[in-house]
Amino acid sequence: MRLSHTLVPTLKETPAEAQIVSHRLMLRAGLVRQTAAGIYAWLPLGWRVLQNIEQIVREEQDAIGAQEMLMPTIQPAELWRQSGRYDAYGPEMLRIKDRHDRDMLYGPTNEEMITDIFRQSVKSYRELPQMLYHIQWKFRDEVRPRFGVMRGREFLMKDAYSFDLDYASAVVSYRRMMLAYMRTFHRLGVNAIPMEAESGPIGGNLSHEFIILAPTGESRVWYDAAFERMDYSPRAVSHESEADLERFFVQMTTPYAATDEKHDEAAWARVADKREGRGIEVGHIFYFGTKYSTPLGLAVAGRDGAPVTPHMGSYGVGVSRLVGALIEAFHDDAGIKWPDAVAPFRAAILNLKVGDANCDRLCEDLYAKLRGNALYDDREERAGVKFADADLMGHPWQIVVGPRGAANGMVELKRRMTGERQELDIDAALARLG
RNA sequence: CGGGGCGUGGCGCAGCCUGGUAGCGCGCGUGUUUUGGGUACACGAGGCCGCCGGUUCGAGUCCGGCCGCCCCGACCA
Repeated sequence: MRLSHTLVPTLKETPAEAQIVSHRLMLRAGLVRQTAAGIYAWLPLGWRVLQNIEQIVREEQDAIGAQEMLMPTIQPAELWRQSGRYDAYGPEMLRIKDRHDRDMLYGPTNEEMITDIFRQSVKSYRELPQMLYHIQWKFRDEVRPRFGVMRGREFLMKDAYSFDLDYASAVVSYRRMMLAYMRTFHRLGVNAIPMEAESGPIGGNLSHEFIILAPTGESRVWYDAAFERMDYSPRAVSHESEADLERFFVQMTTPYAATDEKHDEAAWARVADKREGRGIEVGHIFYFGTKYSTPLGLAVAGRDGAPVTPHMGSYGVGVSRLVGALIEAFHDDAGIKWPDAVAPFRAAILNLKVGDANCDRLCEDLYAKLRGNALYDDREERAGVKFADADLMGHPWQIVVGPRGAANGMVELKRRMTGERQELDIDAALARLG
């Protein structure tokens, strides 16, 4: 895209409402605009990041055999009355009425709905296990939205649901999903650590939350450095091997890891290689047995023909929250430092002198060769403005094209994450970008 | 939901106490200037002063009500 005709309203000053760094930078870099408390519009740059994250999440779900689908945002209250959660959920649930005065709601999650859909068509044990997911907007009417998209009321979430014949099988599904999560966060460029968690309002007793490390994270975390050395690539762990999954699960849950609430000084004292930091919860997985299948009447015929109530689990990733969380993890005083995997553009081309024949020619050449992967700053702005905006937007690479170098076909390549720069000719620069 | 704060051009703010022609910086437009880290100067455009009502000759300013947003706490992907 050419920046001169792209809606990327960068701000020199921080809007008063933004407090934490990711929120400030998302506003300043022109990623989002707030529409109401906890509700945001995603502008072109932010939307690209969100989609990149979503795609990585999707690919790792697909990789373990989960099936993608899409459930609606609006749900009938009736379903929630069957599970008993219509009354239990409280004012966090946004309740609305349609024109026929029927009670509806904007879904905060989809256990009831998926269970209902599943029970309508799955009738035999032969069809289990199954894992389904969707990536959909949710709404939770938080009393106090804050931290920008990290604690919004409307948010994009990947939620998956597993259906198994019995507990043993459900545990395998659970572990498989944990594996997908570790791979997902690894691809996003962050360290994520699974920590045993309270099961919360969704219920159940096998539950982990995934904390990514960020210096400005909301809670303190203590963990064993063993987590930094683990390999859960497909080569090391097969999602189809129960033995692999068990070994993986033990590996992930044995070393010490805890947030404030569960930190245990005695156990911590026995950890040899200690790591402390701060973290942000970006995912949560639960096994909850027949909590929904029983009240909603989900049952399949077992081998002997008698009905069996499937065991379920649900697995969430806060996709929109991750945008904020990643910025918390990757930024400096000048702005965002996107990890390569999620950056809105791989590179920014900074034309320091629009109108200069050499600069224009070189930039156009680069822009064409990088296809859709570059944001071309073709604005008639001063160099300083372009540098500042590029740093703020956080493109992994900046290709600086100025009249001095351009005359000799040279450009300066800057790596945002490390700050390192080098003078290269066009081909070398492109090669470096990969 | 308890406690606190704030709503004034796009952004950041002053003006309100003590009513009397709506200001500043940034940004935006034009021109000159500058030309590798947010250049300088000049001119210019842009405002239901959150909304409704009241007091007053006169309300951004005083009074009442409402709405919105932010922060701390309790709660959460």
